Amino acid sequence: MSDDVSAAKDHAAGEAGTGTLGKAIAVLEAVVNSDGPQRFTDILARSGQPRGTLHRLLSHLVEEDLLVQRRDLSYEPGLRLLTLAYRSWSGNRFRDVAEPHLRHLHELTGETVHLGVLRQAEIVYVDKVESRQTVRMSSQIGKASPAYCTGIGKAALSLLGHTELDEVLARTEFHAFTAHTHRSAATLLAEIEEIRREGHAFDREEHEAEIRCVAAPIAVAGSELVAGISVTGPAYRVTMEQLSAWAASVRAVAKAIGDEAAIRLGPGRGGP
Amino acid sequence: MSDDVSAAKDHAAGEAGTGTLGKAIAVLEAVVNSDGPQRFTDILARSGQPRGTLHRLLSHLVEEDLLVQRRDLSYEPGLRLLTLAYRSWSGNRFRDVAEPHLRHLHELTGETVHLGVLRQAEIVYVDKVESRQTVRMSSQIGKASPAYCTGIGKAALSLLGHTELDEVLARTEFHAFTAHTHRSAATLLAEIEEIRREGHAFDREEHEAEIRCVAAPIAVAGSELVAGISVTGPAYRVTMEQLSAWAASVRAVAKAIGDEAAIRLGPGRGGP
DNA sequence: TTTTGTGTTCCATTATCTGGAACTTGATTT
DNA sequence: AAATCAAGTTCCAGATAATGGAACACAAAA
Repeated sequence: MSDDVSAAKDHAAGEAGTGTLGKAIAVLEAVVNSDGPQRFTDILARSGQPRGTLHRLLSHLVEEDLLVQRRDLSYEPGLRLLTLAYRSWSGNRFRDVAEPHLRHLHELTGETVHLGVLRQAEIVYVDKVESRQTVRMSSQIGKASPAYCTGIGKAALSLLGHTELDEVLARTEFHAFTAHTHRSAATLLAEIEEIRREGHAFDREEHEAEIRCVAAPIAVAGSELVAGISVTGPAYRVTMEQLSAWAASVRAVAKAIGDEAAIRLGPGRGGP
Repeated sequence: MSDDVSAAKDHAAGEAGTGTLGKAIAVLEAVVNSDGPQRFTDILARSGQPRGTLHRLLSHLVEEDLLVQRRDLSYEPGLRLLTLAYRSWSGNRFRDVAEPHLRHLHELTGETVHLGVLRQAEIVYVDKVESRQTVRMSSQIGKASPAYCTGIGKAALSLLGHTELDEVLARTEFHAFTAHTHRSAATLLAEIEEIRREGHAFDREEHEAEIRCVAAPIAVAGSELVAGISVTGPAYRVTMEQLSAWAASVRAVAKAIGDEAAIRLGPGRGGP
């Protein structure tokens, strides 16, 4: 499992995957990633599967309650997905190790703290401790954001070796979310160099306007898990100076999580 | 789709499901529902699949990143499940309609408010607005609890017709979580009668000791969706009198959600 | 009535899954 | 060192389930 070159294949939408299961999951994802209920024809176009095949695939997904068919025949995500995810989230040992540390960091800063894990070229948020002052939507746990424009993402990338980093960059499309988003690998690589030296990364409103954060990478000894934590706040309340002042604490907490995880997670994979 | 008698088959652990996909999901669920990383042999015993078959099934699940294989060869849930669930949660229109109402109810009571949807004989929590005073673990979104011993569950059951209710009861195993948990269908049915008259249900420390709630069912016109909301609090802080005082508000908010959902969700299924 | 658009069903073909058995690999014991 | 055991992996002929083009129903629009 040292060379996942071949395993790290495509997950792009509409692409068929591993035999039958892959096709089914690709269809499921197509429905889940749309915003409304999807009619048969919509999915037919999006998935590229032949009619007969798609129809059977959908019936199976409905039978498994991964999808639900409404009375108007359109398809929506079913509840089973949520239940599966809840179980896998609440049984996640890495998250469990990190949680008290996240709380501590939250106490210290008063702002929202995130825990994210690198997956391909994306950061998946795995836990979150809300800002006291926030009134906004709850948990974005499970949300995936591009690594190149998020604090945790860039911090995580700074841990990668040459080959792995190149692979990520090859998959990255530099979409300009804001005026400050990196537009090319060149500037990103320069910043990653700096992050390696400093031990922490900033998000200077690169993913969302008016949102900043400081992040630090988490390395778990004896595991190929790459993760990170961040302290996030709105630009009007959190200055860059403030973030810099927090950086040392963020680094310290990240290290503490990594150390504890190395012990408690055993020598397995330390998996997400 | 009026008679889901045949569709409402087994989801029990270890049971194979629909052809290939069903088997794969059954194996996935077996791993997800265990607490630690599972070795091949563990899963072999739990799933009842033959060695060769199971091995291929697991490889496929790993290739799809629904599972991850650690260095010590054991299997854990992969991140893809979390991402899929996030997307399906954040795109859930019913939840979206309900959210502001939940907030309102939370403002009113100061205690935790839940939104749950009935699925088979269980309530799946779909949203939650935290108590101001809580310091406990965040979102149990996606958690499934038995219907017969939760406020929302009993409220939801009170909306069902004879046949449907009987089906649920047939699937229900009356486990005594606390001293107050219903121990048989008889007492439960009696209470459901009362809930039908009153329009709201209580959880008198039936699922968890020291935890009480008031709940009201949500019916969405033109949809077979059955759901409910509740206000929950610790027994030391929330008396039964207090809950009774809140009941009218809970009913009102439930009605408001149902009405708005009927309009905004269209005549489809009003999906989960 | 004809036409167009959707969703569903059929069924011969074939690819994929099936699963018992043989084969590694590594640790533990004799 | 050899033997034993346990855990995981691979193999392959046979059975099964997936495939997908085409025909079919049904409704709404022309």
